[in-house]
Amino acid sequence: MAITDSGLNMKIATWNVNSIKVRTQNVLEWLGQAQPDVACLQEIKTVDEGFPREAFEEAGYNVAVHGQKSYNGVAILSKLAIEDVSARLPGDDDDEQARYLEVTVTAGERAVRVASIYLPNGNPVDSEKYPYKLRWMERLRTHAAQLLDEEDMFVLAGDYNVIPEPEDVHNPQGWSDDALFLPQTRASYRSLLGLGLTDALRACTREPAQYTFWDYQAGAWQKNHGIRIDHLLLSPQAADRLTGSGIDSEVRAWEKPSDHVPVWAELAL
DNA sequence: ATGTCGATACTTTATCGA
Repeated sequence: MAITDSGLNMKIATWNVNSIKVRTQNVLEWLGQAQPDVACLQEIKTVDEGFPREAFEEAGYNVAVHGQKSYNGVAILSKLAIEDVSARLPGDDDDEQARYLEVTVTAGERAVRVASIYLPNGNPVDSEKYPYKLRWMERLRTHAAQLLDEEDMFVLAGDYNVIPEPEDVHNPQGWSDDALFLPQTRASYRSLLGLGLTDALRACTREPAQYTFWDYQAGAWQKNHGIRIDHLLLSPQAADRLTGSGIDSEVRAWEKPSDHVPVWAELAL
């Protein structure tokens, strides 16, 4: 099928904000500079009623929120209309953690399904948290396979808590026993990509050390001791339209920063 | 160097999660 060009660009970003209440001003400042059409947020750390919806509506964004008290919580901001909101990652009706939100955004005739993902951290590895992470990844893979069957454009964006390759961490040996870099974690992530998804950043650059997270501790930012764990995975229909991807790392040097920075991908629709 | 943040319950500080 020939790819036609509607002349519309769509910039989709993801950012783990580590508390939306603390980070509202930083997010507004970044939205003004980066001008994403869609922004997927993670770790908002509040219930829906605590989300500063009005501040983002005044900035021109529609808002979808799936919050939770104290921990987790995801949201999607969109300059475009939001439809068909779902906060459910299938596969475990007993999962109470707010880690997944999926919407459709529409630009003229074009519709893109976008998910904001906060994949479980999984540490410590010898606790129940690690098998939960692996089960969650398996649920995500099953769901992604279902979405792929529909052959539409979609983008799964978020904090995956997965370091894909050794070049995505400053000291691979130091992370060898961590839930973010264990062989089983990386294998599960590869099997997700293997369904036919494209890592937007890696489609645009093979440069090592493209980090998206620097720990608050031990001067990690100043020493550039980072890891790449925030990703945008594109369906084939979206990957065909990818024109660029990048990391807004300067945001990490702002006052009161999140420990993550925004990552974005641009599609020519 | 267990070195930093943020949320919460209940404190004038501790616990958990990351």
